[in-house]
Amino acid sequence: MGLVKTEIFDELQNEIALFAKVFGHPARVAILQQLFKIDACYCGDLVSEIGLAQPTISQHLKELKLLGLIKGNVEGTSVCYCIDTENWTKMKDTMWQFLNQDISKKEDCC
Amino acid sequence: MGLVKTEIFDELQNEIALFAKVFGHPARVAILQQLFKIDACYCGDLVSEIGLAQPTISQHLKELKLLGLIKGNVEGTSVCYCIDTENWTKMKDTMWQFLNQDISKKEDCC
DNA sequence: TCTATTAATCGTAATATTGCAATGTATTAA
DNA sequence: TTAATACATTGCAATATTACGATTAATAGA
Repeated sequence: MGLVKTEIFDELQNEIALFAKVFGHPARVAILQQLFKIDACYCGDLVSEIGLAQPTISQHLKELKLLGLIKGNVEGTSVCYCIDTENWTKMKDTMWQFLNQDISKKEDCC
Repeated sequence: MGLVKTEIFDELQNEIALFAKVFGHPARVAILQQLFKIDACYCGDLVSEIGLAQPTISQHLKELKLLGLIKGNVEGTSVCYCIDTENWTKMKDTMWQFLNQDISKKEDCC
């Protein structure tokens, strides 16, 4: 095993889990915070800002890019990364619907 | 390796990652949705609702409980689970601050 | 062209996660 | 007391993730 049974869950459940999983590592959280803080960010800046090796950062960037949350643009020998605002907003809506399920009518029943 | 370097990140980054990680599996998403949908939920109901074995569901419930997001109460031979509304609200605030970082002033720079 | 710079990719070791059969534990009912 | 029920725990196999050294690829400048 060690293999998620994706097929028994619906699309939304899998989508939420995929987004959440990418936020489930502090390095990726840190990368995203940095991309929000400064407008454009070079891969090398992230390597020195966060204390992980370059291949490791590169790998985390790849996962964020795969989900469409960031974009990368080659500028000479560097690569400039930034938030993909459109996709970020879509993701935010999905996650918010999950996080903000109506809690008001609930008592702590147990 | 295979070991997250927690110590190089700050408390907030690690906290966000921990919450996100628990949402990073569709079974846990499904469990939480179910707990929101019906007010009280017995472990056995979750096992039949979601299609995973009882020990597997039990394990996922344990992780949610460890983070304080759900509570479990023994009732006879059953255990009734529900959302811990207070902790859920706190978690929601933390995650929202991360998801809702100001995007308005950003152009897609790259 | 040659060299330096930057970042992606490959390969791999260490560790974590997922899922479940088997078993243990606690409670209820007979 | 015994049997049944509902869950938790244990142990383990399969797979995934994390991290990084070594290498490769692409571009810029001399």
